[in-house]
Amino acid sequence: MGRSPCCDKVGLKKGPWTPEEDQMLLAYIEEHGHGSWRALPSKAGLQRCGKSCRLRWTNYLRPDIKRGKFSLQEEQTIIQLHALLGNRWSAIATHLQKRTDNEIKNYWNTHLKKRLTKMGIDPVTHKPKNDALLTTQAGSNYSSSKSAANLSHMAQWESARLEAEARLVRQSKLRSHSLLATLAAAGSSSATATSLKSWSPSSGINVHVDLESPTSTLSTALPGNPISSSDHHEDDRSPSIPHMFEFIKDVSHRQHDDESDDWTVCQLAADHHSSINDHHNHHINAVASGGTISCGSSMEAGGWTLNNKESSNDDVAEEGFISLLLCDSSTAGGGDHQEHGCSSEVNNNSEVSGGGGSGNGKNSSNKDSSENNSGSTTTTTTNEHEYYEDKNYWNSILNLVDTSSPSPDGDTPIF
DNA sequence: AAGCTCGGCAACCGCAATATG
DNA sequence: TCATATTGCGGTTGCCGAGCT
Repeated sequence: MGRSPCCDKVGLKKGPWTPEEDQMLLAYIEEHGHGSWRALPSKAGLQRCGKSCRLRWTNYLRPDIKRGKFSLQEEQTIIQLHALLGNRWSAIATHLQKRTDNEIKNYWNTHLKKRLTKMGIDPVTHKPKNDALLTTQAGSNYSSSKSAANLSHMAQWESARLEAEARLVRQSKLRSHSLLATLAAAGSSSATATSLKSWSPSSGINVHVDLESPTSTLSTALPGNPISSSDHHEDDRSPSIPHMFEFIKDVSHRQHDDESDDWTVCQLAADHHSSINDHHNHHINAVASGGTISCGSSMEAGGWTLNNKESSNDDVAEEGFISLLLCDSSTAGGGDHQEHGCSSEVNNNSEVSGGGGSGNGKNSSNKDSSENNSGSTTTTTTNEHEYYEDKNYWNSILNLVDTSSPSPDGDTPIF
C-alpha cells in the first residue's frame, strides 16, 4: 500500500515535547476534539506530524492516564494476560485501566521480563526454563526452544480461543434447542418456536430469551446447562492455556525456596487459587456478534441469558472471552467446575475492576476505557481490540457446530 | 569532580489493518 | 474493485538521569 510517511516533511519538529506544545495540543483537543490527526497539527499551530500528536495524546496527555508505579496487582494482571496474549500490548492495556500499551510494554521489557528471567522463567512461554529444556531434550517435535515458544503461544491462544468460542456457541444452542422443546411441550406457538429456532447471534432477530432466572425450570433442568459438570469434564481436550496457571502454581511452591526476590509470584498464585475456591459469582459475558450470551450470576444456578441486540458489543465480547479463558484455565486441573468460579485476577484486581476496588474513575477515551459494572465481580467493558472481527464469524462457528453431532455431553469434535 | 555505564521511558519508525472516495 | 488516506500497533531507538568508579 503506497503510503507516504507522515513525518518526512521538512520543518516538522521531532523529539521530546515541550510544555508549550503539550498545552497547545491539549487546548486544541479539549476544544475541538482531535478529529483528523493529519489535519490537527496545522489547526493547532503545532510543528509536528499528526502521528506524533496522536502518540503524545494517547501516551501522555490523555486525562485518563494513570502514571507512576505499577501495583502488584497490575503486575499480576500483565503477567497473566501476557501469558494469554503474548506481546499484544494494546489488548493487555484494555484490561489495565488508565495504562497505555506503551507504558505496559515498557514496563514489561524493563521490569517484568527481567524478573521472570531472573527467576528462571521463560518470559515468552511463561514456563520454567527447565521445562522447555526438558521438552526439547525429550525429543519434542519442536526443533528449538524458540520455535517451541512461539508455537506454544500461538497454539495455546488459538486452541483456547476456539474451544471457548465453540463452547459458548454450543451451550447457547443447547439452550435454545432446549427452550424450543420446552416451549413446544408447553404449547407455545409455532411462530415463537420458529423465531427462536432461527436465532443466531448475528441474525438480528428481535427475540429476547431470558433464561437468567436461577429458579426457572429452563435454567435448572436443562441437560444442556452451559456450565454443567459434564460439559466441563473435558480435560482430555483442555487447551494448553492452563499451563500458565500450572506454572504459577509451581512458582508458588518454588517461591518458598527462593526468597531472594521481594516480588512474589506466589502471591499471585495464592490469590488465584483462593479465588477459584471462593468465587461463585463470577460472570461470564460473551457476545456473539449481535447477541449477548451471558453466564449469569451464579455458576451453580446456571444462569444464562441470551440477549439479542441490534448492535454488537464487541468490547464486551473480548472481556467476556478473556474472562472465559481465565475461567477455563482455572478449571483445567479437574474437579467440579461448578464449584469453580473464574479466578480472573484481572477482574478481581481492585486496580482494574470495580469489584470493591478503588474508584477507577471512568473516563472517556479512545482507548482503555474499560467500564466497571458496579456490583459485578467481573464485567468491564472494553472499547477496542476485538477478536471477533468478522460479522459472519459466529455464524461460521454455529455452522461448524451444526454439522457436528450435537452431543449433550459437549464432546463435539470441533477441532 | 569528572567520566562512564546502565536502566527507564518517551518518542519514533514502519508495517498492517481499516476506512474512504 | 481499487487506490489512497488514516489509524492502530509492536518493535526499536535514543535521550536523560541515577549510580558507580
